[in-house]
Amino acid sequence: MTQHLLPRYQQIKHFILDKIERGDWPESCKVPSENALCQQFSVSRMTARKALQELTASGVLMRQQGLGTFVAPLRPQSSMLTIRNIADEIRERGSGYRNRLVSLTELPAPQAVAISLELPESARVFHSIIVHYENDMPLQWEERHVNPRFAPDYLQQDFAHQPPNVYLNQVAALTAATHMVEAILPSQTVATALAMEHGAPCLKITRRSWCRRGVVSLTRLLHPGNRYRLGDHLQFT
Amino acid sequence: MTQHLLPRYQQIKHFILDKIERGDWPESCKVPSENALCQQFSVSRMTARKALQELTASGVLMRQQGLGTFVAPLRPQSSMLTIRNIADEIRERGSGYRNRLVSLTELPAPQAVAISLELPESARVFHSIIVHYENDMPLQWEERHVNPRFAPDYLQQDFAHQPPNVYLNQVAALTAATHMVEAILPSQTVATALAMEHGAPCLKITRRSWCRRGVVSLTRLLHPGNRYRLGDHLQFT
DNA sequence: GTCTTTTAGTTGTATATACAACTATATACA
DNA sequence: TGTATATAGTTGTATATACAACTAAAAGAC
Repeated sequence: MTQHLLPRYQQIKHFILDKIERGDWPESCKVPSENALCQQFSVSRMTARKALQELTASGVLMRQQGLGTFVAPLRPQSSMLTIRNIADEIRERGSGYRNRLVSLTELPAPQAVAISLELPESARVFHSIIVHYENDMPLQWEERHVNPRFAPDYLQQDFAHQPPNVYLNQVAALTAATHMVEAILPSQTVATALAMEHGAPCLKITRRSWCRRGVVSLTRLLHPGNRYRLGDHLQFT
Repeated sequence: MTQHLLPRYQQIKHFILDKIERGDWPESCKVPSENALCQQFSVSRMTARKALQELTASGVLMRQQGLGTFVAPLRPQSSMLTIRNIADEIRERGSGYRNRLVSLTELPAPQAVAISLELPESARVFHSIIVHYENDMPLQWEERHVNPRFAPDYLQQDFAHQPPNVYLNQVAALTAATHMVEAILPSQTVATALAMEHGAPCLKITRRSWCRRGVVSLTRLLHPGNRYRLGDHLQFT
């Protein structure tokens, strides 16, 4: 009996996605040309081309005429809440950026954190608190719990010039994230650190970020309500 | 001299998009088959097919083998801040929904509103304020300025069972929207209407929504910070 | 050595063809 | 009438071919 087979262009797509998934073909890596895939898979050029085109349309690959096909950088599909480097964001506005490391330790995970990071209760996790400044005005309180499995050298990093998310993205490429946005009143500690007036509200973003093998970190971002807004653009088809 | 022409498959794409844009081919409308397009544009089937496939990949069309190609329903490309009907959202949670119409009038647009709606200053606009309840607990203060050009019968609507955005989407299909999220302290009026404790913060969403011909409405949504959160899921490719 | 031209390799566009897979309808048969 | 079958129309997959457009590097001219 003849077994059910995937179309050949689908097989080629899976072959390429598998290479990228395993890390064999990192970002910007050159992908075999149409003709190379023809020979390797014994298909016509149009079939190999279809695989490359569909992966390009879905944003996995990039192509340039005359040059070749390359692995595209990972990028969010949503326009909202892009995982951005706040240092870049501030510098793009032409403002000066600096940060202050408030705390960098290892501690047993509180119950809620352990659940979110999918770790056993009171497993040891890394914990950091950093305050980010725009022109000496505090703009963000970043409190982060990190799964040591994916970032074992977290405590040895220097976060003065490179915020944690840049480092984390290097050691464990982000594949997904969930966000929750709330309006809260800050604790006295946070209010002082962010130089907020008494009774002023905070915009709180809770982010849970994933790499392919699991939950990397749980982050709480607190911003002064009168100095920070979250923007978005929705495009309908 | 030979002028620069678009590729033929691009011309076919534009032809189809134009038909949809003008409303000639509404949602679920059948699109000419590959063979029909071949004859109409004097191209090979593969060329007509490429146009249909790209529009399918981008979500404009739907195809079913053996049946045909159809205009896909409009849908947001982003997973965040989907333009949802708050009535449905509340009912989906199994809670009871009702609303209270606070105000429904016509007034000269304040400067900021006129700019956002792209109208001359102090042009007359429609204005509504509605409070939405979940199980008799106020959850959202909706204040809306509407461009009369796109919704001339706005003042005659009954919003008791059908929130404004449903009506607006009927008379002027949404094509895009921008959002801004902030944390603020509510005015006394809003605080009372939302049954909030003194000094409690609000999550504020400002939405500017567009149809094809221009800006339809400007909306301010205020939620009690302790009873409302905004969720999102980001998927990377 | 420097500039220009050629060339090989790559992707982009387009045609022609063939058959497979699926859907709905029309037809033939019991 | 009801059921099975055939048929026309549609999209899906795949091949073979040709030429255009573009890139980078090699070859040639000065």
